[in-house]
Amino acid sequence: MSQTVRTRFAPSPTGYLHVGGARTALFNWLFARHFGGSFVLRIEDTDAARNTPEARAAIFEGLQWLGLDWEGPENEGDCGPYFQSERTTIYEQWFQKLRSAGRVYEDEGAWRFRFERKQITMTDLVCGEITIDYRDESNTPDMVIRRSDGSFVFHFVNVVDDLTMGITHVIRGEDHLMNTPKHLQLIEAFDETPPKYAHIPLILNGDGSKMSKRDEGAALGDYPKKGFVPEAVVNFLALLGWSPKDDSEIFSADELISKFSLDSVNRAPARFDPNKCQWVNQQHLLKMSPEQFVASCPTEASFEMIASVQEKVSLLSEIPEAVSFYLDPDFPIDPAAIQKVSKAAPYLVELASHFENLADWTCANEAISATATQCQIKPGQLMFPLRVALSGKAGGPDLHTILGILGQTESIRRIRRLTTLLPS
RNA sequence: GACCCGUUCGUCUAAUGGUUAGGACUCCAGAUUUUCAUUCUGGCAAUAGGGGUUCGACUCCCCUACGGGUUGCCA
Repeated sequence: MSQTVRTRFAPSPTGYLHVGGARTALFNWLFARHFGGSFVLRIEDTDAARNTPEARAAIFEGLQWLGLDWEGPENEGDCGPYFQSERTTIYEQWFQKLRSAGRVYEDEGAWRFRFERKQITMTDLVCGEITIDYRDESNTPDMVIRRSDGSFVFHFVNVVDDLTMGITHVIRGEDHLMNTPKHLQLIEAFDETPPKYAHIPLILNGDGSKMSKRDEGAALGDYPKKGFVPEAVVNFLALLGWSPKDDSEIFSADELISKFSLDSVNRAPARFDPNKCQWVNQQHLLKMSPEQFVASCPTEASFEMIASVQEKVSLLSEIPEAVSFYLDPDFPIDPAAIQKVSKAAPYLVELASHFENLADWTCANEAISATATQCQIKPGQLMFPLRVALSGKAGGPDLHTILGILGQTESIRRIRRLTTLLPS
């Protein structure tokens, strides 16, 4: 691409960042980065009622969390202001262009843009060639671009901004597909060159319905709360409507940047699958170094404790529960687990005394083997009751890791504690 | 209603006219791991329906059905 690529994400502040919007931002970002271009963030805050600091913050925080760096608010480039509310003099100038060209007329105090009555053919980078008929005025009435209160409507400001900000590629949701001929007409009236357009499919709920604010997975701000890591969400979102065309599925952001292409974006809407999103998150947790993993989850537990559950959780939010048995001397013991080890009391008693006589705690392994031999059972039959004694659960971290973290005295205490709960 | 886009396992998707229609998530069954998890192997499961074109169609064309979008002095 000879021209420097400039993409943009142009959300309006609504109080939260929708995953669909987040994915639109991601595709724009990936595309720009792929070609070494810029990704512009423009805030469409013409609706004063919803334009609160909190609403704007939701957008910034969401994109920051995902790691999508932008040119725009808080990171100014040469094409500001990046808030539409601060660009009215620009709109005024561009409105005059249409006025002197005779393309607008007044209608009950508002100004309408006069469409050319012809067929409009556009070439969409995702959808291909599409022709819309503007010859019939009753189907496509001239659109209002300036309200009777003097403010400008979306279609007008959106186009003027894209033009004045030097946007080369407009990647947006498919809900804008039918707006594009309107925008093309405007650009033609300005005698400007249009950007390239790419309309990406929408994200739907699991049942195929439209995703609204309260639906599961809809608000990006919920993802960190639920224990997702940003690189996993980026990965999962990229897979919704785009495919690398091979069997790979887990990527870093850098890998996505190098693989991403609009050619391989789908046309059909994608449904949100919480299961797979969580699996992708687990894969990313597994890929982290123990240091990264521990750092991403602030809890009171020690490094060893947290690191020991890295392979056991698929969400960061599961960690506190997963390590709780280490910290609570009177941790609850799962009744179902007790049931399964109800006959193990004699073995545990034997194991406790072996442990007690152990001079070197790092040799706990041998003590387990020795006890098993003495009791004429397989080591595996001893491991499970020991696990229940130490953690109160049927599953959990590696047994030897647990023994090491708890230490000799506490391990023995916990074994004795369980035996008192079992029939002897 | 009109116009536009779409439709491959339940879900995300691969297969640019020739494959036993592949992979992944979920679920189930095994294996490995002295325990747990990871991992591995296997299984269930799809071209919306009907017409064409073609030696041959998931792929191209038409019709129907279904889904989504647009049709604002919202963005």
